[in-house]
Amino acid sequence: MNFITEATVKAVKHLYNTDIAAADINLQETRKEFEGQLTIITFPFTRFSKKSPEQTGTDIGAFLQNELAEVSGFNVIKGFLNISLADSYWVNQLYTEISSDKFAVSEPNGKKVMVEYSSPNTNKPLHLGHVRNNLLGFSVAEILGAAGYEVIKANLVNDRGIHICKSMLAWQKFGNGETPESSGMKGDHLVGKYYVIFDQEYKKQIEELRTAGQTEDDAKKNAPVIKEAQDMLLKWEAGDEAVIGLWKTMNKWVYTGFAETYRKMGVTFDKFYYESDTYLLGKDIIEEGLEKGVFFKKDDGSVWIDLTADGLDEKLVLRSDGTSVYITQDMGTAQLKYNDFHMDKSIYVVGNEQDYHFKVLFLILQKLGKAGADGLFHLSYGMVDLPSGKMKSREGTVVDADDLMAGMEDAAKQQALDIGKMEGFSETEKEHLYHTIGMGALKYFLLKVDPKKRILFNPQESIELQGHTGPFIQYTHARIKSVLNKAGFKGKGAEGNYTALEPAERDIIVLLTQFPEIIKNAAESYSPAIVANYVYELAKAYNKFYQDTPILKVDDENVKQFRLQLSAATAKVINKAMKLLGIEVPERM
RNA sequence: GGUCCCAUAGCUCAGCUGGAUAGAGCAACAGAUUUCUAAUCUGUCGGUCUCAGGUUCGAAUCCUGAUGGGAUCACCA
Repeated sequence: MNFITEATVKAVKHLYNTDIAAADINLQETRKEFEGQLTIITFPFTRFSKKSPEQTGTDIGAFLQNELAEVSGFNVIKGFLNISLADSYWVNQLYTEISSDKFAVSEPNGKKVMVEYSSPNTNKPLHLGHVRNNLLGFSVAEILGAAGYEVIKANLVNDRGIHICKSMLAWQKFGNGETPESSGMKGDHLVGKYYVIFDQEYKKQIEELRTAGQTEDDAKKNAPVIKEAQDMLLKWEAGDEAVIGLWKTMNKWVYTGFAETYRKMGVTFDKFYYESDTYLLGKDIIEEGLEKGVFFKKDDGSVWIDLTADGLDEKLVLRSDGTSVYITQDMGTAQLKYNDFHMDKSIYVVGNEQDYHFKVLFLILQKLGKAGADGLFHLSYGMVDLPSGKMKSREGTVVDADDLMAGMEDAAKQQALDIGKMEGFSETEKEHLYHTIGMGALKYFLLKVDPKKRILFNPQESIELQGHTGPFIQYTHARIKSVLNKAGFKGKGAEGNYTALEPAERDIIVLLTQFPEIIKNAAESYSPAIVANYVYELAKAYNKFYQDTPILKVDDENVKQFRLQLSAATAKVINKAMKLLGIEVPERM
């Protein structure tokens, strides 16, 4: 809508002899209850027009109508100048801009961005919280790609540490050689089972020690199983063959399980990092920081950074025994990633309980003057909680990712069978459709909400399939496809002479023209929710149009062709927008 | 205690860098199918935008403070 703002600048210059910047013009969509599609707010102009807002609007409106062929009319209400653009303009937009192959396709901007997400621990299966993380990360990566970035999707796997030793130890003690094959369990679930068993055993031993008179803290330290697990970790670090062998075996089980979950979820990665490779990194950066005076050493040999001037605390970056802490490792990994890809931006998709950690990490890297430090961003999202409280893997109070996805498919199946429109589908088509709809519902449910907000998930009230949901949008797409197929509509139709648009038609075109801007906004704010809410508006507008406007049943061939073109363009944008959310749209449902 | 995030209809959420009478979905109620897919559409009901100040022509939006909820402040990861 540049030409409107440009002409308005001209109008202000001509009428009031004042220079204003295009950015000073407040141009917005006209509210539905008024006539017009674009609105300019005239209050700010009254300062130099020295006239009432109404008169100012009228003056500018008249100028614009006179100046621009596209402007077919205007009205002024209070200080709002509502501009109507000619139907011919909107029809032309549909046939040229929107129907072009280049529509909403950004030129590569020459910039690289890494999106790190998922980042699972290999001691337990993925749960609902991970699902939000994965869907967010994948979608943000898609959106950045659509906005012109070269995107690297990275997964930093936390494959070592005390938590993995716990699973390993419990398996050794109580597993009796159980394997995914022998038990028929998915590998990650099998390993997760032993993580829970460890915790039960641990708790039992703590209880025993306490009844024997120890304090809770002592009991926690002295329980035999925790000592054994710590022992195992030391052996792992020393490269003990038996421990490493078990570790590799059990991790492999987990990876096979994860691969299956990722496939179902529809997320992918370009690059895997493993903490077993990176956990020793970062010590050279400690040296560097000491030399630069960013860090300081205390008498006991521990290394710190003082962030009190930045409103934070003093933070330990290296233990007195010279070993790394979490943040040391993360500094090293950041360096490693940058060396690998030299990306301009690096997005960490991690829950908001680590807000403080990333604030500190980024600040340190900036103070060290690290390349790429300015492009770091923590995409922080709220936890997914259950009505019963926080999810805890150890206690088994989690909504398992695999169970959840299977449950969604079941719900989709049940719904489809209730409606009873599955005839003409083969068995494999049916299965695929249930999966598409179930996942569509789940993904949309988690992505339509602003990432910052925490989600309260109630398993009893299953995720909706009607209303503001993924399936609603999928259904709209299927509907359009059905019409297009019946008409034998292929690609771009001949441009008709249709110039008397129905309001519903105009609304759709206006929405379609906004798509490129939506992608841009979503990319800048790393928010799939913007895309999700947009595509819902579009689907709603189309359904309204569909309900009371005949497409195939009109006699006038020009009108029919136009409506088919409009439908095809809508289907395309729905498809594309849903793809940015990682959601498939079916041809029929 | 310090810091950060959140608070909008009974429930789940939109509301972009301040703009018109604060919008959707669900739930409840009433309607629409001889018509291209009714997983749809239309209507009714539902609000002191947590509270109190401030900024200004104008505040759900920006600022300050309070209240409520969550997170975090380990020589854990």
